Amino acid sequence: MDNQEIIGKGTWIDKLAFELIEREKNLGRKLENIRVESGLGASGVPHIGSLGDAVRAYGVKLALENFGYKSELIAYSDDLDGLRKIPEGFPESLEKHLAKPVSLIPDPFGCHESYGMHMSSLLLEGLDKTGIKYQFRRAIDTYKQGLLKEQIHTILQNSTKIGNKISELVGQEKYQKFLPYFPVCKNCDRLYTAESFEYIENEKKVRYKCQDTEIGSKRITGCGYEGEADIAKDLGKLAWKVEFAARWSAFDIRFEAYGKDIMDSVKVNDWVADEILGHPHPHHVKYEMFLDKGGKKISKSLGNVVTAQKWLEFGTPKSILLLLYKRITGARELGFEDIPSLINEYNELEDVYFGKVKVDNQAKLTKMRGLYEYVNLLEPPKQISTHVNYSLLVELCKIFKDNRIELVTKKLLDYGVIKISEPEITKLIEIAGNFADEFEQQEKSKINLDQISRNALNELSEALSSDEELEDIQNTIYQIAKSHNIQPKEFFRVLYQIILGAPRGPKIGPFISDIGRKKVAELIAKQV
RNA sequence: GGGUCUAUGGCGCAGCCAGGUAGCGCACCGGACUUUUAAUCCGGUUGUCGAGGGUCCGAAUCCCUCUAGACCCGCCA
Repeated sequence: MDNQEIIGKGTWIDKLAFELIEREKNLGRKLENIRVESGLGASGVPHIGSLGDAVRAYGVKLALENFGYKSELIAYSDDLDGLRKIPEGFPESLEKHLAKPVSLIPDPFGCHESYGMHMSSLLLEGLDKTGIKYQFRRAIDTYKQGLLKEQIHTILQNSTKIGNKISELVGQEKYQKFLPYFPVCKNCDRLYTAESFEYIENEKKVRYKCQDTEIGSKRITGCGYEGEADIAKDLGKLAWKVEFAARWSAFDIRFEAYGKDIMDSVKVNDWVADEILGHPHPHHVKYEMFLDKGGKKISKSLGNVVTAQKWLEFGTPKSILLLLYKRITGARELGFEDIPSLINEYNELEDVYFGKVKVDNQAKLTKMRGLYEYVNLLEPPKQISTHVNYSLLVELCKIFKDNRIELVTKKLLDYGVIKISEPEITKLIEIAGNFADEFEQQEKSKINLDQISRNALNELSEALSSDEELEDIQNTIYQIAKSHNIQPKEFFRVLYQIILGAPRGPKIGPFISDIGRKKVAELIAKQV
């Protein structure tokens, strides 16, 4: 390993960017502006995996820039795709829009110009909040402006060859029969139902017929319309098996990551780009899908969606970036419960970066520092920040529900974890609080009180609510238990049940004075 | 049928993609502290890294074969 040279900042991102440049040099292409692309689905609720595609592409862009090249990220919304399924929690009224391009469907929530823009915006919001910069492009504009018309023309001219190749490469025979182009039916606005069967080369028009088709298990009825569509002027789109290739060629894309679910599609597109369009396909990296904790693929319809929005309620933007940049290979089961360890891991990286923690292995040190820099989008802070263990915050937030920020801050000061209250810490307390509220298991066992306990509790309640200063609450509790002949252990347990709803808790004396003696007195009185 | 990933102490996982003394959390054991709950702190135990072969001075890590599980594709996008 000693003779191994470290590339860039030592992460997989650098390695990838390095390979990309080597490849481009071999191809002899110009490198004045290296475009990387990320496709944004616009038909379903965007989850963290969709975000990952763009975030990682942006990482590659940063690595390229770090190597001294100019680069930009194109975020391309597939908003001419047809709606295939109504996502969980969306109104049934969408039924009548099935198979229509998502950018032609009204936003069911009324906040965006279309269904497609609603979905895209959710993803873009995630990107904005994590600090990812991009150039936004939409399929509908791309097609309307005829940006792909040359490529579409070439593809349709070669449709027989392509159809055969698709069959050979991935076993799909559909395109031996139909053209890989879906017009939007002039009569009913539907995509997919309009099957095109003939290309009139000199007019650049496809002839199609709108007929019944099956999407998933659903049958979509076509309207029977038969007509022609101008590939440069009328609305329509290429089939996915060839569309990437057209885009890569038209936009001169040099890098695009992809999830393993569209591996076949990429295989075909690479061939089309290379052999039909004469644009060597972009450099790729394949990533695994995120799975939920049960090992199921994250699916919008199952409602186990981990969205950026939801994540940011509980975690920092950096925790998302760390998740996505720390590695790319490997299937990963993902859930919100990973947030605490990611936040702590970020702090560890920061300690290493600022030399607070020593790492002996030089390659590892470089890699960790590099990862830290990428998580900060190559603009790392100048100074180390105050670290508070996230799990500790969550525990404290479970305990303090009222005046949370104030009380938790006070505790942190007591513990000596922080020296002064900072806005960043306050923000952390907020999200840790959200986390605590959302995921606290209610292990509220029933509190069965016998008469002896009641008497003891009454005495305690009175003692706490009196204005007299109690010298030592801890001691008082102990004394009361003893005088009523109750096992202290048992008495403490009952008190924790009443105050926290849990069988255990922090040392109870200081805890009661933190919450407020009178408040605890009331709580106890209510129980008795 | 095609493809990808995963397999590491009792449990959950990191380390693998750029080979260099196997690590973390939980659990467990011991100690400290607290007037005897709890919490906290300190210390400790736990492994033929799924099996087999290969490369190498050296393999959890790279290569090949196998086993088991998961997922994706074989509709469509």
